[in-house]
Amino acid sequence: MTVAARRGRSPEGRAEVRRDLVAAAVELFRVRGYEDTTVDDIAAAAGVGRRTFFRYFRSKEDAISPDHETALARVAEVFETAHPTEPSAPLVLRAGETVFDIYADDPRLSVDRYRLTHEVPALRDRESASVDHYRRLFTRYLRRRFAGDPDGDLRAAVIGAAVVAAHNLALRAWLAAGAPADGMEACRERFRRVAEMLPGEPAGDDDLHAVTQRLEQAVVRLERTTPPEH
Amino acid sequence: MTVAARRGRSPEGRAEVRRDLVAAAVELFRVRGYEDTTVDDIAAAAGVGRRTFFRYFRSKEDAISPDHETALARVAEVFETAHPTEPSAPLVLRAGETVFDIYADDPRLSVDRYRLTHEVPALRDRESASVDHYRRLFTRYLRRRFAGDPDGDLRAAVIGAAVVAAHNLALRAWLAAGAPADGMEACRERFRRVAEMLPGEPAGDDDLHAVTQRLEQAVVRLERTTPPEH
DNA sequence: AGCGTAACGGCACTGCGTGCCACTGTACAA
DNA sequence: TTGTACAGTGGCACGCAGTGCCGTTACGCT
Repeated sequence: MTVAARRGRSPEGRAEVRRDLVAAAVELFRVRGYEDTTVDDIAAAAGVGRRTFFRYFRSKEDAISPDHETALARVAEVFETAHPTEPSAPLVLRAGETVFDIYADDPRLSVDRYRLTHEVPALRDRESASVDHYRRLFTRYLRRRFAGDPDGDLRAAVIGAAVVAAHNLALRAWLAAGAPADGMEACRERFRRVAEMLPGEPAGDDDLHAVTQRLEQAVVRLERTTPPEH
Repeated sequence: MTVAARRGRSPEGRAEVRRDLVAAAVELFRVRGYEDTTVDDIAAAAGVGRRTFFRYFRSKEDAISPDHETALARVAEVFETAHPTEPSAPLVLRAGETVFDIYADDPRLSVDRYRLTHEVPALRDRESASVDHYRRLFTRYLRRRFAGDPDGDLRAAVIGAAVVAAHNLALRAWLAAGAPADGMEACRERFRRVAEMLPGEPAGDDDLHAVTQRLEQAVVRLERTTPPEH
């Protein structure tokens, strides 16, 4: 305990204890199962007291996704520092890329977490809640941006939900494949295709031009579409 | 206790006990707060033992949204009994309407639940998980329907998420207003507008016609759009 | 060297959720 | 009518998550 007491004093020490706790939790969950692992087990494996565990994580589930708040803040920063005239589509795409970066930072841990969250119902539901936090963040920003537009709230809700869903689809496919380093670009490209499915700018009084432009884009996309191979 | 023991015997008795428990839970949560209400309190208020509570509900949170599974099954039935040639857009709209029906069945209870789930973080996260179950259901069905299409999975994910998000937007606006009887139609209409934002059928080899049709629709929509009032 | 501070471990407590069991009212058979 | 199988109930005890409290201990600062 003397060692542990010393470890937590400096900021580096705290980070080390935190890493040990996450590693112990993930390993124990993987080997012994989530339900059959107690907080005592995790704390003991990391060499700290049970009470200390709860000083690092709010709950047992928290040990699995401890960076959620940080990731959320990073995405929020992307929105806040964006140039006001930047179109919405590339911006939400850029925000999504930020999340990819976080997951790609530690692929092994990401894969372990992915498997756990898709096997344990309790963690699965928690994951849903986390994803919904992202959805709300996207939607909140878009709602501000579309304020005053006809159906602005609806467009914000739809685009926010759609982007997050596409993001998860791409991310989970990559994780299910074991998060290969050479698969990340395909993941990102898959995500970007959502942009083609988003509803465009609302039709105002004077932008019939925009509508015809959308048609042109659609025709161009049509021409370069290769026929499906079946 | 003799009374309670008798109540639970017949199917009607079980339904009655169930209703009493839900009513007691909602009322206690509303008056005393969710965290400050124990399962003992709920059981005592309903006149049954604490152990019996857990025979009716899996958890304390379950007492708030006990019909989730039923509602999910009802929506699944809409998808399964749908005619194979029915277009996707009206079908997912119809599935959404089904959920409206369920909420409109007991507006008072729906409003109480809405307020609770938006004030208590634990219930809020649980609500996210529930909503995600709907999203998965929608997406699963659409994925089967789009199987083989280019970007079929992506379209399914996007449309499923978008429809559920729009549904929640409309539903929550109605609930936040106190679920007025004369506001339900506006709620439904608001939900239906999501159909205009959904990506159309994928551009194949021979459906340039569909694209031009979408343009025509867009122009028509443009013409009947009243200018925003700001 | 002395002192304030902050993180630690341990303890006790509340409350959720579950396994177990004895009890009781009900339905059905002898 | 009496006996019996059964299903739902309440109570008890237990494990575990999460929290408040407190004495202890190591580190930084003066």
